[in-house]
Amino acid sequence: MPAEPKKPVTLKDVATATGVHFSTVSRALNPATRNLVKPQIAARILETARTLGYRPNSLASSLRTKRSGVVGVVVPDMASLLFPPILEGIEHNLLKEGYMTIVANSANDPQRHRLILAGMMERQVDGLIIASATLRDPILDEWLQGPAPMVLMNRTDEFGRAPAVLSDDIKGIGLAVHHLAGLGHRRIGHIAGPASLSTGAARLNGFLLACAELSIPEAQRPVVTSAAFSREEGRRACITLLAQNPDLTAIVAANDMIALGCYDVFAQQGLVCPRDISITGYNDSPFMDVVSPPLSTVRIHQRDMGLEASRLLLARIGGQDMPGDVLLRPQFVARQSTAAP
Amino acid sequence: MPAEPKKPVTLKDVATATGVHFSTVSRALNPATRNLVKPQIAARILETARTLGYRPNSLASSLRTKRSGVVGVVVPDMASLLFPPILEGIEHNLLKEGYMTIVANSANDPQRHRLILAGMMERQVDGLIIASATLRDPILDEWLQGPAPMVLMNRTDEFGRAPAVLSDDIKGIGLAVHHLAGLGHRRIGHIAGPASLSTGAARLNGFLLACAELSIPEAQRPVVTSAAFSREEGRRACITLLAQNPDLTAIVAANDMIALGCYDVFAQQGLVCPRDISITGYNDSPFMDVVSPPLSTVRIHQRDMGLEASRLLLARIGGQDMPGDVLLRPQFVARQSTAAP
DNA sequence: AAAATCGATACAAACGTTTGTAGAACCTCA
DNA sequence: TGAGGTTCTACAAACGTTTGTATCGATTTT
Repeated sequence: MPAEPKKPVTLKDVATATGVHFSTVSRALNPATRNLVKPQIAARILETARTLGYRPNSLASSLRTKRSGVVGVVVPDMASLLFPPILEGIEHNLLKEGYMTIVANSANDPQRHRLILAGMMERQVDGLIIASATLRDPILDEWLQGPAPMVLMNRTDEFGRAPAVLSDDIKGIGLAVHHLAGLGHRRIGHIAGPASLSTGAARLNGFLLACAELSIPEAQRPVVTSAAFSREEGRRACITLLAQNPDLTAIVAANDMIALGCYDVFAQQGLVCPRDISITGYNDSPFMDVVSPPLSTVRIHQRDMGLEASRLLLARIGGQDMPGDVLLRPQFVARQSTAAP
Repeated sequence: MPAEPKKPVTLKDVATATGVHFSTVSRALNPATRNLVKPQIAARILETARTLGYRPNSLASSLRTKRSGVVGVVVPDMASLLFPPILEGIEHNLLKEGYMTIVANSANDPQRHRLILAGMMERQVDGLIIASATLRDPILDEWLQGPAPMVLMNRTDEFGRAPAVLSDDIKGIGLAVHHLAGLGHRRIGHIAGPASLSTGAARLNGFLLACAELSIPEAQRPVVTSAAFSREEGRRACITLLAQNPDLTAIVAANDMIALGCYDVFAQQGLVCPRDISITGYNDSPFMDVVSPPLSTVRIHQRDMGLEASRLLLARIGGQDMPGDVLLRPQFVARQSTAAP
């Protein structure tokens, strides 16, 4: 019966209990150095360590080895539908390799962002995954030269100063626009995300590009920018867009939340989707298949994004410097929010 | 221009740069001990620390002080709709107090759960919030006597061995049953969650209790147990329930995911909700107002649960031992998935 | 038989802090 | 002037590891 003692058991405790020096215990307990100690003794050490309930103290070992076995992940909004599957993927990959994950929520607040990064660096994280970058992010500068490798996720910065794992937003929005055009739409509005975020900017570019390809005249592809990737701001932007362009037959929203905001406006203005107006989202967030009407959207494999980001980070921690970014292929999912005009 | 040096700056570095002993630097940098050093010198120290870009090493300080400033949070499913807002609340409260949060996903896998707890304890977390407890959880035993205070969240264990923050499930399900009864339903089925989880068990009890209060005969309140709180398992359970009780007019699902699984079955069997059958969920997960039909459900304030759990934990870390659990008051939200039979 | 080699273990330093204590300088006051 | 205080700073130990080096038998080599 291993009654847990008040004072934690240390290497020295199991050393004296076994009658050897504690450095020997250290080697015996570490599989990589176990061969340096006589098998007989090693066995005795393992045994007493077990009965004493020895637990290594990572702080001490990290202090010595300079590797904490912890990585930091910063997301802009932990409670959004987008990030949980991503986080799950990250945590899955990292735990497998023996790392644990500190998660923090920047809430798009620069001061908080700073605080978080400082806290993570003080805690000597071995690496960072940042999903909260803005296009021109002064906060990144402060740590790019730091000892912890960094990878960006979902959003990148203007100069690609760190490797990033991204959805191919330009292509993705293109899929949506072409889908709508294929249904016969020629008056398509875009509700863009904030221009300060790479996702907002890239999707806007993708929209304009696709419209150009399809020779949709400028007057028939109005754009309104939403102040945030949120349902509320999507609502506001949609009201503006519809007021200025009553003849629109379709809307390409920069993400699913904005699309849901549009749903609210449709309901309020008595517009039936897709009969009166079509709309597409972006991300294929969980449960977009069960909203009413089920949302046609651009799927990005969120868990894969997390897996990929953590894989990239682990590689960088291991010293392999990956050049360039990872672009995840998006995929259009047609549901019932789009129909012929 | 604070060019980041290759070797991190330590107390000693700023000490020699200022011409004082490094212990003096330590005191000067710590607001609590700054009064021990002459203001003039303290100012000089702060200044050189700033220009050198000094960053404290938490590992070293934690090793000495035995407080890591990190707490661990274990959830059963990070990607579910339920936990992200809870996590956000926890992280919010903890960061405010200077703690950072290690999050891990047990995926309901005992072995993984063990690994996670061991990893967190090795990293000397100051406390633990466990949302992944089962009713009889041997894993908890291993750490209950440990140095890190623990609070349970969402689920509790059979004996209440640690303080818990819970939704009042019995009352909550009661609200749903009474709502349905008020609409005239007298044949109400329950799809229960796993009996090994306190949420599954408590909600089943609440259901039976409420039916007893309303004198609904046993034959008219059938129960089927879902193997998990998931849409897929909810689907399976619903098929069974409907097959065995074709005359049911309402279903009380143990949570929203199970209810969504029922939606799938309804669609498949041509049942129109709420015309042919009513259904209630539990949790009021995000976006349950936008599914079709909008789901009537029992709301629990998820962020509050996180806030409360972290508050409780901080109190315990601070040495105040809270007796008893926190029961959050649930609230019924009537939407369009329920109507008179 | 002395020297060289080797395997196993003990010793000690280091990682970067915090904090108790010793000591030095200065002041106060009789 | 010198005893007794105050302030401030330096010294040193400790936290629990990892890891380079020294030591010490035992074995092998010449």
